[in-house]
Amino acid sequence: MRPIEYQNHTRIKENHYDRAKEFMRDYLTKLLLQGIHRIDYMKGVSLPHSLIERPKTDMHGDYASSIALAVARQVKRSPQNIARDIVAHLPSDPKWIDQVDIVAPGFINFRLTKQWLWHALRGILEEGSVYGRAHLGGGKKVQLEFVSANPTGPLNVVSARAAAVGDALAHILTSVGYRVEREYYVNDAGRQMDLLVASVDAAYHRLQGIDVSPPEGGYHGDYIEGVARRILDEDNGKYVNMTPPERQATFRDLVLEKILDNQRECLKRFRLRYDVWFREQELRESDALDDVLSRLRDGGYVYENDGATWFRSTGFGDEKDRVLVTSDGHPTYFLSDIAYHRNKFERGFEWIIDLWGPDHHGHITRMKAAMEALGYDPGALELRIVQQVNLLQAGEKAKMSKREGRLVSMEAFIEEVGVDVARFFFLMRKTSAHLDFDIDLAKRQSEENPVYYIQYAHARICSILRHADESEAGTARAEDVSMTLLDTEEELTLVKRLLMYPEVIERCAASLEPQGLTAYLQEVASDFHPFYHRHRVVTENGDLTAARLMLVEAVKLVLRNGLSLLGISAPEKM
RNA sequence: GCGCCCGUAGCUCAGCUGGAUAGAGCGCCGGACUUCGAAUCCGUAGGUCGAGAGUUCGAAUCUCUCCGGGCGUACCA
Repeated sequence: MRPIEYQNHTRIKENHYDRAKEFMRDYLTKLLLQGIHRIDYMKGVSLPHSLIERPKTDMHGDYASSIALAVARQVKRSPQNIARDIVAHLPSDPKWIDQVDIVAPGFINFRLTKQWLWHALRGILEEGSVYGRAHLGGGKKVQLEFVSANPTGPLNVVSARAAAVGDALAHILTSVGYRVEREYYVNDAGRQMDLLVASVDAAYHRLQGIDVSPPEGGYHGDYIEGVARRILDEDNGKYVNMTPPERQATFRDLVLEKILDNQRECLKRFRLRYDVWFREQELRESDALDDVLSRLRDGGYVYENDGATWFRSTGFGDEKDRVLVTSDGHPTYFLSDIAYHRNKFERGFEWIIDLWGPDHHGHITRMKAAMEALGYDPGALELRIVQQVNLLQAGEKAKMSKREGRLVSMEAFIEEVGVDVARFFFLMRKTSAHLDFDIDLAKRQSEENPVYYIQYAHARICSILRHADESEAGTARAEDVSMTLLDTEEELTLVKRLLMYPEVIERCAASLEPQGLTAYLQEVASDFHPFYHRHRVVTENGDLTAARLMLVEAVKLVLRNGLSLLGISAPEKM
């Protein structure tokens, strides 16, 4: 699989298809408006934002308008009559518009000519790996922060879901013209870190037969001992003789690096890369926390009570005020997080997207409040929750809760089901909804699950292309191929499906939900397979072969582009 | 208690800013390989969209109430 190059997204060449696509949407709207303006009783009527929609079934044409229904009340006429009047005044265009129908209760349905489909198919092939990109983002600088698990242990399955979603979103946003930077925030400061280090310290001693009791509320998992053992293996126990404060300070770095290494390795295995690993410690060492505190204080959003320092977030719709500095003088995670997000704004991002775990649900309001108090546009901060994952195994739910201590590590998980399957299953569901992941199902039905269905379509096409290559069929130059030979129902259906791709991407980008793309790719595959069964691509008929090869090439293109946005491989053989 | 998410086919879920006969996948049942890959295809069955009311020409979609599930609700991170 050849990855798509995302770098030059701002310079998408203008071509056939771009023009045609915009033309068709705008053009139909323009036609409608022309028709409308020629009708006396439509003068001064307020129209809806969008006049053209895409019908759910192609029984209702390629495009449709419900304008007559929308204005019926205003002009006090029946929708049917209005639709009739509009259509009667519509300029005709036999080249691209095949048919305009009026259907009860007043829809106007447009059916495009095959000429249009063939023309557009050529456009897809011309665009190649760039097909589906758009300019929506306008080069806007956006930061996407995701996973950002505490460095207190291995990544778990919720992290894996966030990883899949974040990576897909980064690809999607890039492809529609944003400049995306991926960031991982490392909470390497604060009390949890202290606890972690103390826990490893205890284990480190235990391994040498020295009884040191672990700290209260400390960490227990096997990985604690694993880290301790690795430190011990590397240093032959030389840290035992240090004073506890010395040792803790030394351990702090060692432990952190070991765990981060583990996390990075795991993410890498999931085919993930980050542009920036941001350390909380960096903020702590600078005066960022004090600075943010004094700025909030200057704004009058801070007060003291019971010895603690509070942020008046209730002024921004929060249900209660929040502590910034505890009564024993520790800055809270919240304060540090405010400083972090301020830092993001200061780095010049115009759009800041965080994917948070379900346990951070309650933090959204207060964080937005803090940014508003600091004078930033809370609308530029997008805080999304990646909902929890319920793992089902043997029909039982295994809750992914740290508190219950039942964690399935991300590493073990992707080892179990594979990267492609894991990613696809995570992206099949809306990010904001809880997800049931049946491991047995994913494995047992692995041969019939949707990932393979899509990948198989791709591999099958590659196989056809190989076959065509060997038999030296369809070697005509693209511009000499007559697309008009693609005239069966299956072929036209496929072309129409391929033409929806840019809209799908745009919708995913707008909603920050990759889910629509997984569904779409399944549809492409399920349009392709029947086509394959009913029609031979490589035949004695050279012209037809050439045309079908082009169609099949376009299907392959869309599958590959789409899968690569999801971070899923498009194998040439399976 | 309050806040957020969710109740759609046996199961897991789509259904975009309200629209035309509510859709997929899986599972079940019955068929299709001398032809570019059967990890595929073809066909059948399956629904009072949790309940009720409201807004509208028109509601799975918007509003309210109720029922039922999940999560959150710290001077923790």
